[in-house]
Amino acid sequence: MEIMIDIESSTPLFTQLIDQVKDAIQLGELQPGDPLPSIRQLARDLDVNAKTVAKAYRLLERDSVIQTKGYRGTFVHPDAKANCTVDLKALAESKLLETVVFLRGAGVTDSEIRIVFSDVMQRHES
Amino acid sequence: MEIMIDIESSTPLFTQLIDQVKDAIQLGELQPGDPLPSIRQLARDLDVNAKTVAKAYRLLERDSVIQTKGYRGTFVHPDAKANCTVDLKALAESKLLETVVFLRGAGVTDSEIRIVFSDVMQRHES
DNA sequence: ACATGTACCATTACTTCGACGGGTACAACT
DNA sequence: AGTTGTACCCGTCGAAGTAATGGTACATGT
Repeated sequence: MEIMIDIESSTPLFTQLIDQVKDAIQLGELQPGDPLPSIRQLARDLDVNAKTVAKAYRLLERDSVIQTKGYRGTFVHPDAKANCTVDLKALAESKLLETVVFLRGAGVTDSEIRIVFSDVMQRHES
Repeated sequence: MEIMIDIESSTPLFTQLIDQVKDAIQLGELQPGDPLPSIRQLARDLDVNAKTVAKAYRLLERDSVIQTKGYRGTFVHPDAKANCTVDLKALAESKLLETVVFLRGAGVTDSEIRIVFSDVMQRHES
C-alpha cells in the first residue's frame, strides 16, 4: 500500500495517517489480516517521527481497525471494514454541538465556553 | 461605592470589575436601583480603557445584575441580589463536563475531543 | 454643548496549548 | 544482534485565543 503525507497540510500528521489507512481499507487495498509496516519502518519511509506513527496506530487499534500483536507486528483487524465506518468523530461533533448550542442559548459567551471547556479538560483528567 | 483595581493581578481587569460589583451588591453596599458610575467616568477613575469597563457592564447586564437605560445611565437591577448567585459558569461547567465524560466513555480521546470542539466553535459561529 | 450606552474599525503583547520530534529504555521474540 | 510495540520525560515551535488599548461614529437624551 502507499501512504502519502502532506507536510504543508494543516491537519495533523497522525490524523492524515489514520485517514489514509481507513481509506485504503475501504477501497480494498488493505484486506483483513494484511500486515502493516512497522512503526519505525513507516516513520522512516515518511520521514516523520516514530512517535507520530505510534500515535496513529494506537488510535486505529482503539477503533478496532488494526490489531497489534506485539513483537509480531501490526495487522488489519478482521472486522476492519465495519469498524471504519463507525465514526466516533461524528458522534463527538453532534454531542458537542448540542451542548454548545444549548449554552449559547442560555446566554453564555463563546469566550466563556472556551475557558470553561479548557478548565474541564484540564482539571478532570481521565 | 469604592472600586479598586489591581493592575498586577493575573485576573483580567474586566473580571475584577465584575467581581467587585457583585461583591458590593451582596454586601449591601449597592442596593437595587442605585446608579452606577458611567462607563467613561469609571474608566477615568480607574485609569483603564472605556472598552474594558463597557465589557464588564455588558456581561453584568447579560446576567441581569445591572440595567442600562441608555442615555440615562446604568443602575443596579431589581433582582440583582438573586441574580448574583446564578452562575452561568457553573451551568456551563456541568453541561460540558457531562458531555466530555460521555464522549470519553465512548472511547473518544481527549485530543479528538479538543479537535472536534475547536471545529464546532469555529464552523458554527453564532 | 455635553453626556449617556453602543457599535464598528483596528493593533499590540501576552499566554496557553497541542503537535511533533529527540532520546532512551524495556520485555518479548526471531 | 536485530526487530517488534510501548512507555516515559522534555524541548521546540507555531497557531490560536485573549486582554487591553486606540480612535471614530451614532442616536438619544439633559
